[in-house]
Order: sequence, then C-alpha cells, then structure tokens
Amino acid sequence: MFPTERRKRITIKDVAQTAGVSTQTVSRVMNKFSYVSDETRQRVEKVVEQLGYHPSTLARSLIQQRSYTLGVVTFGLKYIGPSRTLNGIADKADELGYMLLIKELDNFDTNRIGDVIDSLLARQVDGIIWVAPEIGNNHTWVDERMDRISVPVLFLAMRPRHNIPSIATDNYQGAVMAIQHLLDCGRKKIGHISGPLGWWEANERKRGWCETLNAADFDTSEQHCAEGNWSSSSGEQAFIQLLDSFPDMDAIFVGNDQMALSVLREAHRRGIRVPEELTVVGFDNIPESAFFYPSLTTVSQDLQLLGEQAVQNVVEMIQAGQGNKSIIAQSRFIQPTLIVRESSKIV
Amino acid sequence: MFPTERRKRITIKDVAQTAGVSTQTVSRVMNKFSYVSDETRQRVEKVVEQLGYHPSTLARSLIQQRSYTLGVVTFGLKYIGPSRTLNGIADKADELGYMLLIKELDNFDTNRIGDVIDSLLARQVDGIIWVAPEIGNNHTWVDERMDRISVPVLFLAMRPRHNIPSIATDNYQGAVMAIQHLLDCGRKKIGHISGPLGWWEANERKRGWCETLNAADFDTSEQHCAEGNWSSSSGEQAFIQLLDSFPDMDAIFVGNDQMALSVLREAHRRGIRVPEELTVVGFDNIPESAFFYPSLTTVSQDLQLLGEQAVQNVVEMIQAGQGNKSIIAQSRFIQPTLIVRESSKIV
DNA sequence: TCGGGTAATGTTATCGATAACATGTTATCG
DNA sequence: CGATAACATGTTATCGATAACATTACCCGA
Repeated sequence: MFPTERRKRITIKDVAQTAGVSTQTVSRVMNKFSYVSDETRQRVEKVVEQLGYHPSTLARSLIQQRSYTLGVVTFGLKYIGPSRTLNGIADKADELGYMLLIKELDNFDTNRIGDVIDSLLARQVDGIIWVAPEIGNNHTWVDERMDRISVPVLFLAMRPRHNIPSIATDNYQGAVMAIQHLLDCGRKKIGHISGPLGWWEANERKRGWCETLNAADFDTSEQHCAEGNWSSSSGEQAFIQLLDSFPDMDAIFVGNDQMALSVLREAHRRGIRVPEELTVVGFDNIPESAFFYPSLTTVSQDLQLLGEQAVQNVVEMIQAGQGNKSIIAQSRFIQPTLIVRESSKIV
Repeated sequence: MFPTERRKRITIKDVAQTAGVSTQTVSRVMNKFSYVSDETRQRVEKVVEQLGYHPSTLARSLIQQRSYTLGVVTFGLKYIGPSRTLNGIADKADELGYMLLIKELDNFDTNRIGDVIDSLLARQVDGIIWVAPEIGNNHTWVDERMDRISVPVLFLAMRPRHNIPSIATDNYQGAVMAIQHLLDCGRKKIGHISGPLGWWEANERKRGWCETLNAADFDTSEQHCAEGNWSSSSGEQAFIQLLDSFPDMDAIFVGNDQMALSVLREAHRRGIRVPEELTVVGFDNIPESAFFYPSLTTVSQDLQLLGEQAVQNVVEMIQAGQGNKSIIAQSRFIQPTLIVRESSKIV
C-alpha cells in the first residue's frame, strides 16, 4: 500500500511567489495592515484562496513572542465540577480569540507541578489558569515559586493569598445561606456532612455551618458533623454515622449534592420523611438534583461563570503586561445562590 | 507602581554563551544525542540548571514540523460524558508525551468546523481527535473534506464510515444486552424512552431495543416508545406520555441515566413499585446511578477507555505517517457492560 | 523647484531552536 | 605510517512568519 499522501504545507513564500510579490506584502494582506494597493490585495487574496493558504500560528507566535494560547491546569476532569468550569473557560477563550492548552494533574507532587508549568511555558502560553482544588498544603509552592513564572497565572478555588490573583466561589457564604434558610424553616438541630476537610472548599462550607449556628446560639459539637469524600457512597456512611451520633437531628446541610443524594435515599429507606422530619440542603446544584426524590434544595455555584471570569481576568492581565501597565493582583469571590426545592419545603 | 517585571526568556544562546560553547552543543546536551564529552556535558548542564533554561517547544516544533500536540474538538463539555472522555484523552496523552489543544464547538455550522480545523492545523497539531456527537447530518462534511486535512483525524462516537478511522461505544449491543436482561427477567411489555433521534447514538440504542424485541416476537409499535432529549426533565415528560400510550408496560429501557432518574421518581410518586411492577434499565452508568432509589440497573460505557484508545490510535497513525508507512483506517467498537442493580432485581 | 509627507513595495534581520554539513582531533588498524 | 573511523565541536542554512528599515514613486505646498 502506498504511504498516505500528506500534502506539504503551503507557506507564505508559495503565496508570494505565485502572486509575484514579496512575502512581506502577503503578510500585510493577511494582517490587513498598512499600505497595500487594491489591485495587489485582490491578487494576493485570490492566490491565498486558490492555494488554500493558512498562516502558521506557530511561526507567528515565535516572532511575536505571543501565542494567543492559555494554559489550563486541571484536576479531576472526570467530575462534573471541573468540566463545567472548563466549559466556561473554553467559551470565553474562544470569544476572546485564545486557544487552550490543557494539562491534567493526577497528583500534586511539586516536581510534577514544576514540569507542567515548564511545559506550558515552553509552548509560549500567554497566561495560565489553575483549576486544581486546594487540598492540604498542595498550594504552598505558590508563595515561593510564583515570581519565577514569566506569565500571569490565575488560580481558581484557592484560598485567597496576598498578591496572587484568584477567583473562587464564596463557599462560606453559600453555607451561611443554607444554614440561614434552615433556621428560617424553624430547624434547631442542624447536622452537617462535610467534604474531605483537607479541601479548602470543604472547610469553608463547614465553617459557614459552624459560625452561623454559633451566632444563633446553637451547638456545633463534633457529634453533629461527619466527614465524607464527596462521593455518594461516603455520604451514605457519613449519614449513618450521624444518625447515630446526633439522633434528634431535624435538618442536615450536606457538603455536596452527590452525598445529599444518598442521604435522601437512606432517609427514605428508614422511613424518615423529608422534609418534614429531616430537612435537607445540598451544595453545587448538579443538574440531576432537581430530579431527586424529593427534589433537592441546594446552593448553586456558577462554575461556568467562574471559568469565564477567569479567562477574562487572565486576558486583562496579559494585556496589561503588554502595555507595560500593571494590574493589582486581587482575589475575587463569586456569590452562590440558594435554590429552594422540595427537600426543605415545609408546608 | 512599577510594571510587573517579566523576566526575559532564557534561550539556547544564553546558555551557549555562558558555557562557552556553540548552541549546537547545547542542543546536543539537551537532546542526549551523539557525541559530547563528559566534561562539556557537565559544564553545560550546570549552566542550564543555573540559568533555569527550558527549551522552547515552539521553536522546536517549527523546525521539526512536529509539535507533539494533539487537537481535540469537543462538544457539550458541561455534560459528564464528554468530560470523562476528555479525561481519558488527557491521561493517555500525558503518558505518551503529548499536549492537548482544545476547541469546543457550540454549533455544527460547516464554516465553523472548517475554521476550527484550520486553527488547529495552524498550530501544527500532529493529529486531531473529534469528540463531538453525530447529530443529523452534521458529519457529512467528513466524507468530502477529510482528504484535505494533512494530519490524522480520529472520530469518536461517529457512525462507522468507510476509510475513516473512528471509535465508538457499541450502543446497539448495549441496548441488546439491556433488553435481553429484561426478557430474562420475564418481562414481556418493554417500553423505551430514547434520546433525541437525530443523534446516532440514540438511534442505535433504539435499534437495539427494537430488533431484540422483534427477534423475540414482541411488538415495538410507536406507542411503546417516546423521545426525550437526554435531560431528566424530558425523561419525565416522555415517561408520563408512555404511561398513557402503553399502560400495561412492565419494563422500560431508558436511553440514559438522567432520564431514568425521573422515571424512578415519577414511578415512585404514582406508587408504581420498581422493580416489581416496572423494571427499569438505564444507559451510561453515571456515578450517581448506584445511589438512585432504587439503585439503577444500567449499561456502562467506558468513556475513559474510549478516550485513551483514541489517543493511542491517533499516535499510532502519526507514527505510521512519520515512518511513511500507512495504517488502514478502521472503525472500532468498544463493548459496554451491563450493571445489574436493584431496579431490575426481581426477588 | 525642492523638501517632505504619503503610498506601495521590497530587503534584511530576527524569533529559538535543529538539520546538515564542515572541521579538527584522537584513536585504531592493516 | 598513512588511512580511516570514531569522537567532539563549530558553522551555516532552515522552519514560517513578522519587525524594522530601505527604496521608489508620486503629490503637494511653500
């Protein structure tokens, strides 16, 4: 069998030669810059069309020191959260004319992180968006290494740090809203199933639960909460444990919707009526949560928007850097909203 | 305030100069090629370390006509399916030393498709993976345009076409397994809620339902099926309609788990016992489906694996192209598996 | 009429690396 | 002992584009 015929790339030189002009003129036509006579422009454009010429972004990036590409570092793409964020990033990037170079982390080894960043920089990305969650001290490298990175880096879902730009959902406020809502429902014994407490986000949610209850003069002892790992199955475990350690609980704030799903199921199995005997509030507002039985009241975080703002922000930083202006690095929060559904509707 | 100090890129020249050798020697050290004396090697390596030199992949790509980057075109990233596939792609790409350049489609306008491909080619991707579903005739361009693309392209979840490499879950077989299972359970009136029938995958699943029932001499009239759009809410609609048009239905094969979720809920609301009065089987095996009430029997498709194989395949095609060998373009199927859970367990 | 601006195009240098070729130095061998 | 191979390094061309500068022609106003 013959080798697959791979057509040779058509370069600016081919166009120039065919059109009988210099490459510079072709470049001028392609970039709609400066002076080209109408006649020449048309001739060149015709040749471009005929040959099917497309400029090499690669070569352009090299000379311009600018690639119109953003690096995106993600973790846990198989979960719905990161991919919704990525969706927002992709949309906005497209709108602003950037492409995305994606790297997925499978661990937080510091060497690995260095390598990932280097490989992005080696490809001349104009900026980097960090979409990996802060867990334990897996972000400590940030403080030491950030100034060695030559392009803007924006962190998502990271605890705000001085002088480092970041955007996150206000998990604390979300939790506050959830608890406030439960209090408004007249609930007085509110338990909590948290995500893994190594996660900054899980911690923030728990803090919201804790502080709001304390402010209302309610108790938040360790018997009133349990820790899961975000998965439905861990939620089930945690709920069973909680039923034991906090038997007269009349409401529960669950760290995410997946875990809340098993709470609903287990409650159902045991004949605990939701919301009458147990009022349930989740977090995240995954699309399915509106179709749980009963439908789940939850805190909705707009991850799509998070992604979009991230791109907007990085691009602003890039442009500021180009113009030699400086943007003050800031941490920003996006406010979540409470979606009230059957699991907390007391008639 | 001072402009943010952006450190100038350290190039191979800087290293060469500092180490007192030619750039070529540095290049040799970096690529562990051919002859370099130990002494020189060490000296260069030390300088590389000191200056923190990292070669520009961009420049290398330009001269080598090879970028070690794959283009990935996706659609509907915000849904769990595509992102699990992407996850598999990311993992394998990393393993094989490739980066990913991602473009998300928001429609299937043919011009837009052309632009997306061009923008990937302009960045010298070595191959392309197409992760957008086949809907209606949104893939007709493939037959006409494929030979104009200068790098290997692999399609996922596309109807097999002659001479065009593709990989897909065997949706038809998955459906066959589901129906066979329901028949084994002694069910005789099996309904179906399909995905949007414009989708090739939805069609295949429906075909599996249809042909398997017919083969067993059962009826598959239009009253026995309804069409949803994959969403839970459409599933609810379709189920209600089906209850009406097919009142003595004793089992139902639902096109995906999200729609099955609302079937379970609506059945519950109406006091239809699952699985005794209505046996339910879904498709996809989303993580939550094991925690539905009752837990859902479903057809599991391994999208992660799909992604991994896609990368493996494209890379093989790339290497074959390099070696001027040719690989015969083939369409491949991945077999799904049936996961039996409570919603079909008849005691 | 001549200097200077605008228009139109070409020439050369450059981005950061590697390919291809050239050169010089040792070792090896018949 | 000279030829040949292996080793070690340097020089120049190249990838595909744009930046920076140069050139030419023409027009206009002082």
